[in-house]
Amino acid sequence: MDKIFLEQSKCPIKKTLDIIGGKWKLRIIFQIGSEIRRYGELRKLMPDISEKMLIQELKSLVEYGVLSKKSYHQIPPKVEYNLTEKGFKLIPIIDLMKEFGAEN
Amino acid sequence: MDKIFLEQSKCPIKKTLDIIGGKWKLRIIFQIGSEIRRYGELRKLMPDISEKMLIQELKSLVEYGVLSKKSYHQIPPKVEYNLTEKGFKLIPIIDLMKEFGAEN
DNA sequence: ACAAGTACTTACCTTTAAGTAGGATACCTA
DNA sequence: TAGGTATCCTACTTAAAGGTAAGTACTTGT
Repeated sequence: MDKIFLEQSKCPIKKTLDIIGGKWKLRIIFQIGSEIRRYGELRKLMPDISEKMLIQELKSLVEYGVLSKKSYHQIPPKVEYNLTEKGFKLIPIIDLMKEFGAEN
Repeated sequence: MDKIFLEQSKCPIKKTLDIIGGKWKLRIIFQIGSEIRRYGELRKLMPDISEKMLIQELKSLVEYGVLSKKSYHQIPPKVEYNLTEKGFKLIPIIDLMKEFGAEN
């Protein structure tokens, strides 16, 4: 982003915030990390998030290509989530934010 | 943050988001960068932000110790903002986000 | 009088994000 | 029947964030 009159529609920071903004997304990404996680696992790791929000945010992250979702055709349902290559690019951001939050 | 049952009140990512979350803060920090900026300067650099939001977010960032505000006792009013040492620690985060947004 | 400069405040409204509660699917077991 | 498994949806409500418009202060110039 050039600091001179760049329209907000072209701002890469805005673009990133569109993808990962909000209360829960970065924490979801962090909890998945390099693992393959199931829905119920995430629920246990993040007891404070509502079902509705977890599902909503997982879905959004899948749509943005940050997460990959693998569904198994079975009952009870089985779904697995993992970071895509694109998702992994967010890890350094998360690490820096974790560090900043721990120190400040 | 340990990935096991850490209360959200202790989550460093949450703590960082408390400080810099929202639509405008990171972009304000970016526009100030290593400079000393006046209110009116920021308005020109960020024509899309409302006066109310700019002032509100500047104030918040000052309260969180990310920005330093210097007021001159004069008319017309003159106020300058610059990043604190703490604020500078956010620059690598912003850079990474800029990069991510530009590529994705 | 009005306009310009600079930086802010306030009341109210609109939009967005998050939360609550109830419900759904299909199969199995007691 | 009830309860369990696992994942998800929907309607509605609440909370939070962002926006709009009008106003403030003081000085100087037209």
